[in-house]
Amino acid sequence: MGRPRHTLPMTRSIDELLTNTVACNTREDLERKLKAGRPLRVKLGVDPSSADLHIGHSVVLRHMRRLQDLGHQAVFIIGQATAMVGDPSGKNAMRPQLTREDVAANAQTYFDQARLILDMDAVEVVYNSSWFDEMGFMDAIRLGGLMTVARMMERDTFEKRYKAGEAIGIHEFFYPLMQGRDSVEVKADIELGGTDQTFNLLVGRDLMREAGLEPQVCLTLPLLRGLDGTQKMSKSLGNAIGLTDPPRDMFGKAMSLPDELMEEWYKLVTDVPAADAAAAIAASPRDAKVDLARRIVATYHGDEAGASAVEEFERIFRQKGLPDEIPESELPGDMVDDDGVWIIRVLTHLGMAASASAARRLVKEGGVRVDGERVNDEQARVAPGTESLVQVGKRRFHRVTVPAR
RNA sequence: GGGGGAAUGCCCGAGCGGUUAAUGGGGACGGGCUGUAAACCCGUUGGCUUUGCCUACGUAGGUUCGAAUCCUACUUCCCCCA
Repeated sequence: MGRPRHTLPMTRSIDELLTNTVACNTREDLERKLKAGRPLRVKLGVDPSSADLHIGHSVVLRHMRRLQDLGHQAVFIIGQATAMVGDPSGKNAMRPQLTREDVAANAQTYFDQARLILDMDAVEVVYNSSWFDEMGFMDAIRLGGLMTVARMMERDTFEKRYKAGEAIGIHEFFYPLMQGRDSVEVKADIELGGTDQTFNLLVGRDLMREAGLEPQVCLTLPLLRGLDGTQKMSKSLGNAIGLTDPPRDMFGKAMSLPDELMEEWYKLVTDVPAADAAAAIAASPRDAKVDLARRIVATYHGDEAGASAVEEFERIFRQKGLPDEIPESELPGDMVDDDGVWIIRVLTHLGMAASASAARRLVKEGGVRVDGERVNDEQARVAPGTESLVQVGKRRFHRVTVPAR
């Protein structure tokens, strides 16, 4: 990670700064700031209420890395204060205030993951509670006076929710204002965010101007669509690849990506030039996806892990072989009687089925194998004094020892 | 302050006194097929050692032979008027 810093001219190419960006407000401002020749302060807000990063987050982080490599200063705002409001772009209830300890712990987890992409040692970290805690009610009123309802309602999520008859809390109006205030406090030159942040970022420009500062440049990046192929990647939607997912999972999930998204993913999560990616996809969609998946694993787990993930995947799915690591466990003796253990019990005990009913269904559907043999009888038992390989579906394996009586 | 609506299974959403664990999507899971955990096709999707039993339609009661469906109260949410 420790690349030499300040070796590239900060002004090298404005186009490089704009790689993958959807919008830049405004290009003129950006050019002017670059001309000054000083490192620019690049702000990124961190939501400390959840700390699990996925490769959707990596789009913005990768961009931050590019800016770091050009010699600019990354500034992370830990949104301790904003976390209690909750970004209106998501779900909307008032969230409980996180304790200082929670926030610190989540921030640390965030950094540990962001380190996979960024040079974290060179990042300036600021908690926005350090100024919001000092603000009184009157200050908040004054802040509120800088915005109008009409402008606030321009924001499409508010507009949609309002028209749909959904509740909008007054406090939610403060979220963009608070985020904008952060920009004033840290004197941001650039703020990065996904396209869903556009409104919030622009409020920062207004508030900076209001405070007599040069407005920040807002760079928005595309939202990576998740594994379902439609919605933006998000952990709660279950369509995400986590930065800390184990290699096998990362690879498999990437392989389940709909073909149509390959080009987009190549562009946003790898460094492969667009033309090369397009050519590879055209030549062989399957090979291109294997390559994409391998690159993703390699980015977070190293080249070796990438290579072995490919190998393992081929083995399991093309040759119907076994994975490298299979969890093993031994059933407690009191589960065993003379005939062994009922297969349904085995499955639920190992967590391979959510309930006995679910286990029965799996058997009925032909999804259960013991030592490679399909189990068709719901009453089947696993004999005592044996070690068996239990398999559910194509990719869940467990080696289980049934003790003798 | 007044008036009107709504709360259903993981999610969305039908049902509006009487087959029925409750139509239909989505998701998830299983099977088939394959170029992959893509696409496509088929199936499953409350619990329980399951020819049956139990628990379910915001909460608590009530009416009824019988309620998710009717009544009352409560809770939460939304809309309109002021």
